[in-house]
Amino acid sequence: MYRSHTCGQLRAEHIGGEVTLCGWVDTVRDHGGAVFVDLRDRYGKTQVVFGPPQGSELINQAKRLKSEDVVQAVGKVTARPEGTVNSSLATGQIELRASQFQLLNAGNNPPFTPGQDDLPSEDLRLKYRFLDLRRSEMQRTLMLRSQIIKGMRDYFEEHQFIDVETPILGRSTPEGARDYLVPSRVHAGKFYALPQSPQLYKQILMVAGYDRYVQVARCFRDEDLRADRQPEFTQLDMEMSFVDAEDVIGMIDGLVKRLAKSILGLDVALPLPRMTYDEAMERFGHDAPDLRFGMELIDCTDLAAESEFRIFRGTVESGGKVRGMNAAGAAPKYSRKDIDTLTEFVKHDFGAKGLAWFRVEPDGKLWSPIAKQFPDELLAKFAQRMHAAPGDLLLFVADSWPVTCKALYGLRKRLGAELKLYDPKTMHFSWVVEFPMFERDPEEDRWVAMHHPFTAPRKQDLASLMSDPGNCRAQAYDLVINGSEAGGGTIRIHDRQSQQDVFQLLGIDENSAKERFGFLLDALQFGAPPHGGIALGIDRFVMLFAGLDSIRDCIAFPKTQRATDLMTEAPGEVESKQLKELNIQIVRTQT
RNA sequence: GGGGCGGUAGCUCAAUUGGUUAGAGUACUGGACUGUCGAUCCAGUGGUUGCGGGUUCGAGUCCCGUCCGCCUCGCCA
Repeated sequence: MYRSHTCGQLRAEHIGGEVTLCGWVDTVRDHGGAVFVDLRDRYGKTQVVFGPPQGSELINQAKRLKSEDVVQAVGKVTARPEGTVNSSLATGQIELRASQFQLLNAGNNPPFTPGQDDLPSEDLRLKYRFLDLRRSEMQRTLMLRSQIIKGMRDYFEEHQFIDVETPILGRSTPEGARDYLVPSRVHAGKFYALPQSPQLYKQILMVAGYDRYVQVARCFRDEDLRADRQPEFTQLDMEMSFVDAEDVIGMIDGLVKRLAKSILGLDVALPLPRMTYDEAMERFGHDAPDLRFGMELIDCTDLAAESEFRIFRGTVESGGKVRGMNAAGAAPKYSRKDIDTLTEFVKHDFGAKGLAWFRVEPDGKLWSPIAKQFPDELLAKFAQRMHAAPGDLLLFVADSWPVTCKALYGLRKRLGAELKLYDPKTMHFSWVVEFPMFERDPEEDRWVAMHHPFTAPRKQDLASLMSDPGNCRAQAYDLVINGSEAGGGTIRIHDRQSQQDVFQLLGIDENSAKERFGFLLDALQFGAPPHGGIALGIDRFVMLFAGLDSIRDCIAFPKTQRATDLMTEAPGEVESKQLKELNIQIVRTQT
């Protein structure tokens, strides 16, 4: 045994004991006749003292210790002299009087040290991830992640779920995100695909009678990255038989309540609030609204129709919408120039044609460069509709329905943060339900599944599935935390005919349906129970529970925005022999 | 694929709107010091300003290209 205790363990009760500690040198304070070394491991820090009455040879060696050296120190636990107790350290009551120590390995002056006050740039942190992971903040996050996953596993085990592993090497499916492909050596020219989710396998498990399945599943999607998106990520994937949406939502409600309590000490009232997709789009312009603050979107299309203002009127006449929001009290905080910046933001980022705005004057009247083009009484109606009070800033976007949604969602998110409309520490959990079954892909002019092609419509929409797919709503539910989609699931189609209908709607003809999903259609034919489930994004869960802004800080070895690993330098080239075995030839395209 | 921000000493940053020999803190090296805990004090080393080209009497600063990191739109069933 290298050590008898950890560096976070020793307390006053250990005084007098002979112990051995191992750890990294955090700081060295050399006083000539005495040397103080803070020894660190993931449990904490302990001060090790080298000095009289011990021999000077020990001190001379201790003087040579440097940051990040790995050291084993043997000695007696002693009480710190009066006045030298360090109350900011858990072990601050005691110190280790070293009688001997051994340098297990040198730190060699690394590019940065875990204790330094200014965080190094992220590329450096990723390149030397082993140093970055020594930082206490990273260690706390990874421990939190471990606790969250354990909490999830315990919960589902208590509810009779069975953990079943599903394949990583599967087959590519036509719909959805871009697949990561793995070439087959045995079958020249053929490829496996890494799973975007274990969706079909878990449905098959339901058909097989494993009526409560759970898995911590790694998933892969070859799409562009974001602060909250990685090409490989981890889902808590679950599926249940003989359930409706209420049952699945109720099961996750219980999990959320328990995790909030055990991890954050929060009491969450159940059931979690819910709203439909249509309501979320109407009130917030987005399917994962941040409910930590108000500032909801307000539709003024009818009022805009009365105005002579060309942009408003024209938008209404061409079937668009005029919607706005009231940034209460924001007028003094936003200069003309600031508003120009917001205008550029909605134009550039969301394709809006512009941003109309009014300032509410002390007398309650609306002022704006465009106010002249509105009769006073119409302005009064706008003011009333927008619940305007002096000092408020009213912002309007006149555009197509989707553009007003996107632009005002972006604006609301931005202003919510800028105006500090919420405490970043608060947590808000809710559900968005009844998503559309399909949306129109304008490029290919066809229907695509909003969630996935195995989603069941609401019972009342079953009859109009083929005749009016655009208005069908799904038995779908997304868990939203602080404006982030933290998970999503559906009740699945469990009869073959409905599944074939949906495939047909999506333009998957009978032959290719049989070729790609024949096993599913078979399974649905031979005794499939009603079933449904959900997948929670574990990385995002950790990010939100830890109050972090980047998913990369919740993953031990994350990828950069260009999907590379700066430490291993993956992806890398392979030897031509490997390519030959796989029957693969690299085509170098010149630009 | 589009837009934006950034890259200067090992690290974190500064450098007067193009002007002398590119600075500071920290780390590092040497020295002093028996109670510090971000120890302190003294001295010192350390630079291809990401890379390539251009404009200019003169470029860290301006222009073009390129690489890398981050944010974002598109994309992400």
